[in-house]
Order: sequence, then C-alpha cells, then structure tokens
Amino acid sequence: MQQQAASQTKLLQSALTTIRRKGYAATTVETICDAAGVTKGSFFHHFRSKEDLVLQAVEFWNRFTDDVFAKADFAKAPDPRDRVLGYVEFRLAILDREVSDFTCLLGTLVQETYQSHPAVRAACDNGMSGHIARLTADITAAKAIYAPCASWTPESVGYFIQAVLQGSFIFAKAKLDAQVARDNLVHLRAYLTTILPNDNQGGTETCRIQ
Amino acid sequence: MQQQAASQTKLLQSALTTIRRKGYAATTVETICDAAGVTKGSFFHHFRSKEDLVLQAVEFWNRFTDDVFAKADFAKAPDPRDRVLGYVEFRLAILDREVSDFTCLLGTLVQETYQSHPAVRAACDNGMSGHIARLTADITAAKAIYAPCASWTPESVGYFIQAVLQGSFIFAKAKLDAQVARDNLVHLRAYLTTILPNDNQGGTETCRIQ
DNA sequence: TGCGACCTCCATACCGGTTGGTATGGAGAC
DNA sequence: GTCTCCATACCAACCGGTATGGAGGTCGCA
Repeated sequence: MQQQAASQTKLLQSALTTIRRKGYAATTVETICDAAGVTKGSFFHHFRSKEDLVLQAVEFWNRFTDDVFAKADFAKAPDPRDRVLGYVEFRLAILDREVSDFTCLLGTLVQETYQSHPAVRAACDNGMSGHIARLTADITAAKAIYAPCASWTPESVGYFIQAVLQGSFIFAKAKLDAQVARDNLVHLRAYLTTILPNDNQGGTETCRIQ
Repeated sequence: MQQQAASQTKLLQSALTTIRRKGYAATTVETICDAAGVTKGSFFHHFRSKEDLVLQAVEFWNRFTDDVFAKADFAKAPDPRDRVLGYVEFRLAILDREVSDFTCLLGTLVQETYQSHPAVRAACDNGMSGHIARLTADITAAKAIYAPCASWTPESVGYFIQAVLQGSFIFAKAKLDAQVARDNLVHLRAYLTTILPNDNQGGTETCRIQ
C-alpha cells in the first residue's frame, strides 16, 4: 500500500527526464524501468502501453509546471506588468541549470509525434495552451493599464513569449549552452517593455483611435 | 551511369521529408528506401550507416535552403533593412504550405539527437549558425545605417529571429495550423521595426552615448 | 574488333539484437 | 479468499546492418 503509487510516480519521473534527453521514439520502456528501478511487469501493471505512459507523463508535467510557476515570487506581484516581465525574468534565472533541466517536455514531444501520435499531439497542444492562457490573463490585465489602445491581442503576445522560449531551447540544445537563450530573452524583454510602456500617460485615457 | 547518383539523391530527399514528418528515431531505413523506391542494398551501398545518411541529409538541406533564400526576391533589395524585413516577410509567405513543408529539418533533428548523436548535433548547429551568419550580415549593414548607436548586437538579433521561427514551427505542429506562427512573425516584424527605426535622423550621426 | 578483367550499382536473402507487449504466478494487505 | 502490486520468463515483430551475387558499363590489350 505504501509503495502503491510510488512505482507509478517513479516511472513518470524517469519518463520525463529520459524523454527530455532523448526524445520519445528513442526512449525505450526498459530504459525508463531501469532508471526508475522497477521491472517491466510493474510498468505494464500501471500503464497499458508506452503511449498511455507518455499521455500520463504530460499530465504529470502540467501539474508540475503549473505548481512551479504558481509558487514563484513573480506571480505574487500586484502589478500585472511586473508579473509578465517577472515571468521572463524567472525563465532567464533557471537557464543556469543543465540543458535537459530547463527545456520543455511538450515542445520536444510534439515535434516528433505531431503526425504519428495524434493523442500525444493533442495533449501537448492542450498543455501549452493552458500554460499560455494563464500567462495571457496577466498580459490582458497589464494591457488594460499600460497599453489599452494598442492593436495587439494579449493571447498573441502569450504565444510569442512561448515561441521565443521554445526556439531558445532548440538553440540551447544545438550549442549545449544557454547563452543564446539568455540573449533571446533579453530581446524578448525589450520588446515587452516596448509594447507595455512604463511611462503610463494613458492609464485612464480613453482610446480615440480605433 | 545515368542512374548513378539518382538513387542517392532520391534517398536523401526521402530522408528529408520522412524525418521532417516523423523525426529521426522513428524513421527507419526501410521506410526511407520504400519512399525512394530503392532497396536496402542500394541504401547501404551509398551510405555507411543511418547516421551517415542523416549527416549527408543535413548537408543536402543546407545547400537546398541556401539556394532558396539566395534566389528569393528580398535578397536583391538594395537597402539592408529591406532585406532583413523581407526575410521575415518571405518566411510569412511560405507558411501557407503544409506544416511539414515549411518547418526546419535542423530544429527537428537537434531536439532528439543533441545528447545521443554528437555528430548530428554539431551538423545542425553548424547549419543553423551558417544560415544566421548570412542573416547577420544584412542586420549589421542595416544597423550601421538605421541604429548605429543601439547597444544590441546584430548576431543576437539573427538568433532571435531564428528562435521565433523555430518556436513558431513547434506551435504549428502542435496545432496543425500556421496561424500562431503568422501572428508571431507579425510581432517579430514589429520588434525589428522598433530596433531598426525607419525615420533615420541618425544615419550619419556619431554616437555620443557609449 | 573482339574479349576478358574489373568496376559501379543494386536486388535478395539473411542475421543477431532489441522492442513493445503478454502470460503467469507469487507475496503481502485486508 | 481475494485483491493489488509486481517479478520472471517469454514472444513475435521489427530494426540496422551484412553477405552474396548478378546486371551492365568501361578499359586495356591483342
């Protein structure tokens, strides 16, 4: 009973680290079992198939990352603009770790499954969209204060932020170094301060131009 | 004699399309052979191994893309700023095709090979860096005219552009739709026009602030 | 001109290792 | 006794890669 869910959790965690390092197709069931210290019998007791595992791993990942970002300091800032810029700053800060520790499971997964594993693709899309929706809420609030008249949509900015991150991860992997990612986030921050200007002379102003 | 290199080229082309659709690990040698209409005997006559094939496929890809961008109209614009913005515009225009037709082989490849296949990782890094170097040349020329005093480096902007593209590809795959990618490139264009302002009052000016 | 040696290119058959998945049975909690 | 949890043993399919041999072109030479 005490070890009941322990094996399952260990398998999910091994799946996360292994897939983030080697991708989905190159990750074998046995590799995950070995890393988790359990046997295949245990694996197929908890998961119907390899695809079932990866779908649960995506769920697991979503809960994990939601928790990380919800508990971070920047999320408690009263000003929504600070929360948006704080998010980017937070991402910058964790770039000091190993490459496989700051990259995104969903981005890695979807690249090699989007055509062959529709359920995995949908799960990744769902996970990324949810994360961006939370980010978009802050952007919406910040826009209402700092750029009420701007023509861009908050959601498109949420996706833009996420795209810069995902693209930066690719270069971090290509170079085995996070410096390009850091530089990219500095550019991203510069853009965000441009479209959310701090010198708010328009806070309560009404928009005249359509 | 006439069919000599034909098989090799067909194998390389099948490799490109298959890997872009399913990734490296999920692509089998036989799948590539079937798609190319040749047998495994032919495959292993032209390539020592699967990894040898993919390395040559990266070379093949580099030659192909270099050619595409060199021959495009935007590359002939006299103003370097027009060439930089034209590059983004060109990328926007080709988003109308199938997802697997506008995404990048190197970005897909490096995600799943960066830890397990060092030679492939290096080849991808090399290919992307070369592409960015050509882009950076135009950015450097544009900066000298439109933003000589700005503190950003042209190379970092080249990488930023490329990161936005790579990240956009991931979302195009996740959603099986290019709309997010389009929106991202519009944001990218907005940023580029911000850091390369058109109202050049500083063209021949000397930079006073360090 | 004819002939034989040799070469490139590739088709077929095959192999050893690995993979995702199954069948079975047993240990311990309730 | 029955349930959950899992260890062992096993399997059929598949994978990258090899061995072999043959079709057809080329070159040297008498």
